[in-house]
Amino acid sequence: MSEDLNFVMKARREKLAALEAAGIAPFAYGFDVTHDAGSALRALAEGAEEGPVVRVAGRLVAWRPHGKTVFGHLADQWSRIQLYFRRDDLGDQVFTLVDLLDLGDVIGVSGPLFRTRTGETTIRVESVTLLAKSLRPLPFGKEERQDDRLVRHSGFADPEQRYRQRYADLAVHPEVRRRFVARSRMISAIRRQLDGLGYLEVETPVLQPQYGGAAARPFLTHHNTLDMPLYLRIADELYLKRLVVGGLERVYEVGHDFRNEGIDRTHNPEFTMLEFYEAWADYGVMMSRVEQLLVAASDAVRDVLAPERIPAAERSVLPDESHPAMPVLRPPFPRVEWVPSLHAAAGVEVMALDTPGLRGVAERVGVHGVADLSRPKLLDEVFQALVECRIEDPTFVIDYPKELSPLAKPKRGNPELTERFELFARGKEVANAFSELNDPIDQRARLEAQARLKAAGDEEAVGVDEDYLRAMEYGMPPMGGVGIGIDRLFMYLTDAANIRDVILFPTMRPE
RNA sequence: GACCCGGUAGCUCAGCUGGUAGAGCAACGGACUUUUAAUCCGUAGGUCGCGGGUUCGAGACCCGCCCGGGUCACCA
Repeated sequence: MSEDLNFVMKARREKLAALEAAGIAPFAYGFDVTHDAGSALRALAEGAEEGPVVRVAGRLVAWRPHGKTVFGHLADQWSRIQLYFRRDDLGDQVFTLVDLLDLGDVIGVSGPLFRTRTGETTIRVESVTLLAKSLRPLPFGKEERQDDRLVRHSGFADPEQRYRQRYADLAVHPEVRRRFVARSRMISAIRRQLDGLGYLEVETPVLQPQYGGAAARPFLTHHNTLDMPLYLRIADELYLKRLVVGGLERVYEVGHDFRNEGIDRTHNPEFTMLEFYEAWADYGVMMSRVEQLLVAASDAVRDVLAPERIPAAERSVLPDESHPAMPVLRPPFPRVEWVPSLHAAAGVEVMALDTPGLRGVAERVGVHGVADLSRPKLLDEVFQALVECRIEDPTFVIDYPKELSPLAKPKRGNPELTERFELFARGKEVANAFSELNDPIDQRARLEAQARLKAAGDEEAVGVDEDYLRAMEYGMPPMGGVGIGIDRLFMYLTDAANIRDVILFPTMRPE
């Protein structure tokens, strides 16, 4: 073991041994705190030179010994405060502990606040408790303050290591901690919003004997005792709708879906999906639900990340470049109809074209491999190329062609279309919703068509879920349903470029 | 899956047309009782992603592989 340790780690092991020899426990059970770093900073009154005694715990993130004194900085979740250790105040015995401290150690301190010559609020440490010895050096960079701006030098920059060792990324980067707090607050706000509308949060199976509700390749696993295959869900949809059949009229679920497909900057094999279903509502009602929800989500994110809302003590530890550009949402969002917007963008009646003509249009707008694509797929690709990817501000695209939307009810007054909308922003899909199909005869026909595709080798097609059809045959209330990809929504609200930046532990190959 | 870029000390990086591996920070020893990228003196620290090949000699050149980042494709 010890030959695996580099020299830095060896030095820390030696300090650990020295601490134990001195009777100092290197790993504590707890510490009574009176303040966090931010409230301690505020406890020294403006202009005052001396303040109350505070007890603060955190991690040593800076360490500047000067002979018989040491200056350091102690960081907690939100902020940091300077520590001043003075041999004459602490005594030789306590100072031996101070001499054995390292960058990264978790400690608790107690002492009065004072203001240094340069004006920085500081704890004059009177007692130190080691809470956890850091035996492995954290990749701290150095920080410099330039005209009130925080500039990092030689920081922890390798994206691979930051994703693999998120704990280290979080430990040395307060702005990363803050980003994930914002994500959590966003999800809480969404729950509050739905709870306030009388929705019930439910949990449906992740392990499913039959997957459905979307088109994707699933993960397959096996249950030993039942000796049967089980799939990780690709969507929550079919179970949530069963609950509406059962009389739970407003239900939602926030959870992980799993899709066995590629990994790139907008795809992770497991991702967080919100789905909610509301009996008696159609897609028009669901549009206003989505607007309300997005405003609540955006406000929650802004509360954590908008620089003007961050207390000064917390803002001072964030590099300027870590403040994301956040969109301002102003509902009602514009609505554009699928067919007219496509025709306007294409300058031709695309829907009237035969399939070869459609291929020509698709080729012209840069769609690849048009020869292999079905008509619905071609339509979708052309729409994506001409309309979707140009939508900047949140916009509902409504009334999709029937051939594109096998799960949506036909549009009242125009059976060629469906009552479906998708919300787009920055060229990306944020929400997808329907007036849900509740006709079991129609549903069976569509599922059987899917099953034929699956039998023909389409790995994304789903089979006939007889249990789901049985539920629908009992009578399924009309309902609106919405799916929102939480990771993508948070990416949009925080201007993130890579889904890995919004997932704490993204899927990686093993080291 | 295709293409481009990258992998060198704990961290951030340099290393020229091939000639025995470098810096800053971190670490260790010393000086320093209000510093803040502390400063000053000294020391130590490396399987140059892995495996082959070319060569008198490879971190560098060639082939294969692994890992990551980016772009594109796929993901109705």
